[in-house]
Amino acid sequence: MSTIRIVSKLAGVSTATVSRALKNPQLVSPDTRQRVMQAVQTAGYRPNQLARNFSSGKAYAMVVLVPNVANPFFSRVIRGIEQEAQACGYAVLLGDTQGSVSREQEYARMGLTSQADGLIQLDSRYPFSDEDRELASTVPFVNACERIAEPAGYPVVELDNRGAARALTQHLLDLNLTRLAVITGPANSPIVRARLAGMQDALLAAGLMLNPAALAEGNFSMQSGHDAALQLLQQSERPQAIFCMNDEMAIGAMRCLRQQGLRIPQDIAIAGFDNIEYAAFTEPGLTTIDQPAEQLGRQAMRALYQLMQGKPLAQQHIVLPYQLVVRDSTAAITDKK
Amino acid sequence: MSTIRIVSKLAGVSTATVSRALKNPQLVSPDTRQRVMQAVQTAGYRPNQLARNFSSGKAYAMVVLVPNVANPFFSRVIRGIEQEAQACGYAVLLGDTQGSVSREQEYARMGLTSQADGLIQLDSRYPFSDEDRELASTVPFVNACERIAEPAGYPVVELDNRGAARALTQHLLDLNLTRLAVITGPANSPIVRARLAGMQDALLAAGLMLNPAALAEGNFSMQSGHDAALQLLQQSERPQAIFCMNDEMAIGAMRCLRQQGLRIPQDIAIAGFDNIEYAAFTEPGLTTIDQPAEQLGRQAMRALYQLMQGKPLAQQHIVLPYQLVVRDSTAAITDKK
DNA sequence: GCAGATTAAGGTACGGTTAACACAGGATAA
DNA sequence: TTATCCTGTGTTAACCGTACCTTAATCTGC
Repeated sequence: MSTIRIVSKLAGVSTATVSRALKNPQLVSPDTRQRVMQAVQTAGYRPNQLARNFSSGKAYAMVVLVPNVANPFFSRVIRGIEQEAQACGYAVLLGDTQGSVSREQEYARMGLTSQADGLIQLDSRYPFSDEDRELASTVPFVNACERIAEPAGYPVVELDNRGAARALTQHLLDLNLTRLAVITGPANSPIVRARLAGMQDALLAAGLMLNPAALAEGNFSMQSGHDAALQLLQQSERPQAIFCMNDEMAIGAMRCLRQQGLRIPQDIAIAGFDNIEYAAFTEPGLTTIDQPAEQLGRQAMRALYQLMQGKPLAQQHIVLPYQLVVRDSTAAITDKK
Repeated sequence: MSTIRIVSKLAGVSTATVSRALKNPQLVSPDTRQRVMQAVQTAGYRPNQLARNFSSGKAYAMVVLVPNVANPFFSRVIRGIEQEAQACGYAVLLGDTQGSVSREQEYARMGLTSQADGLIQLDSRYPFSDEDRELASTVPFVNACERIAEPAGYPVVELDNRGAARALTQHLLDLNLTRLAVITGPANSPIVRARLAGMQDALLAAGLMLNPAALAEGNFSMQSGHDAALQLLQQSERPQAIFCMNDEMAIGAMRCLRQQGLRIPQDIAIAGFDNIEYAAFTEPGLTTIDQPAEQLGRQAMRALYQLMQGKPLAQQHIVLPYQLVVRDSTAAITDKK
């Protein structure tokens, strides 16, 4: 590996001049620049990024903490982060926590050891450990998708979860579906609470209440959606529609309903949340809330970039708009049972 | 940020002793160790990883080149890589190339600038540029899932694609489905060629030939599967079964068939490849080839680790076993049209 | 009691790049 | 002519941890 010294010898200049010729060409004379470039060519020189990082004290890398890369929603967010990061000259260190606190801490530590300049968290862990607090006060940090608590106290980029759930619920009510059930994610998750609140908003406005028995808890996996649907069907009165808090649980629920011989949407309507790619390819197509996943990622990265530059954020809380996507899985129920 | 020097002052020892106390505790006396640890505590000292990396000339990071993180198969492979990497003490730099050569090169360059110690490539690009050649000869490199050419000339971890396609085709033939169609990926992809060869193996053994008109090219996306299926249905004789070279195209094809009023598998059978999570939740469940995606990732990372340690590889070509997963999307056709 | 071995700890060069500072020589203005 | 400024380039220190080389002290065995 050739170094800047070798190049400087070759070009008959000092190392500083080589450095300048490469990073601030306007500072050296055209003649010297030419010679340096020539020497760089001959030596096959590439500045050692490790040395640059060390010298500047920056890693030009940031960590993305995600519970599961294989989750199609998260992986889209990551794509957005990655694109923006590349544009900012930052590398993305993947931190798949697999829901484990110790793994999460191991990755978070990268922020404290200068291995990463910042951190985007996609899942929400609660409460903070002492080390987390140290981290949060030292290392630029942005939460995307899942605000951890309210008020957050740190930058958050998220969807208007409450509004989205309200709109989706309203859509169901507009179809005259009033006996609603819901498959939630983990009860302690803030987005679950926000979406539940949105749902209540719409129900209350219509003079309705959510039957506590019509609430089943899942964990955002397809299997859990399947199981939760089964549980809901055991109610004395079958719900007219099930609102699932993500598309995967909706897909699981659809599978369950089919296996029970129920037609969608004639017997029971289904709605999801996220608008993952598959939602357009289920049979019938899945009504859902479109989350601009890539956008979420981009915005989070842009905010983090600001912080890493030492600049203050214009707004601590960025809320992105949702969009209701109506497909065939929701419609007024045709034959009353 | 406190440094090793600050700690050494605090403990009244030299920096070397602090370093030893932390990395080789058995080399310092219990007494000194105690004092050093105390000082580390008080100072809140953490060794600067950037300095370590620089000093050792290693980044303790590797790049994963992937055409699209949001692809559920790749993201599972990445999960496997990530797990193994963490176990090896390596960080994973995400390189989503989005199919762009320039992005791929930008990430590959990380290997040449010591920002990464190695590289795993999940997609297959061809041919190599000069820079790639320099890279390949300098930076440890493993290809996973998609061998680029035959013989490879570099380490490859992959599934027995040919055998898997043969087994899946045999399964269809065993169901008395002889009029087969296939939806492939891009024709120049080596895995597509391998799978096609496996299909031919089974057909030839049964004294059959693949009708060239029964071959449609997709790009591994659901939409392309949908479109390809439409194209295949326009043949004079409707195929009895469609073998799709990944599950997503199969899902797209299923959607298409449904929209055409065809029943699966009664009118037409469908098979996929990969066994992504969704394959178990389609209606009907999708018959497919299970690729041990996480395993692929782990093995690739393990091989790369060997290379990064400067050790030779026991085998250049690691072939993982497939498994045929039969679900309801394939069955003997009941009513002949 | 002494040579030689062992253990504990200190001192410091090294790695590659760049920022800060220094300096020389030429141009400009008074 | 001289003071001032500018341009282009060189010199050097700093970034931080580690590994190597010493040194000092203690121990072992004869």
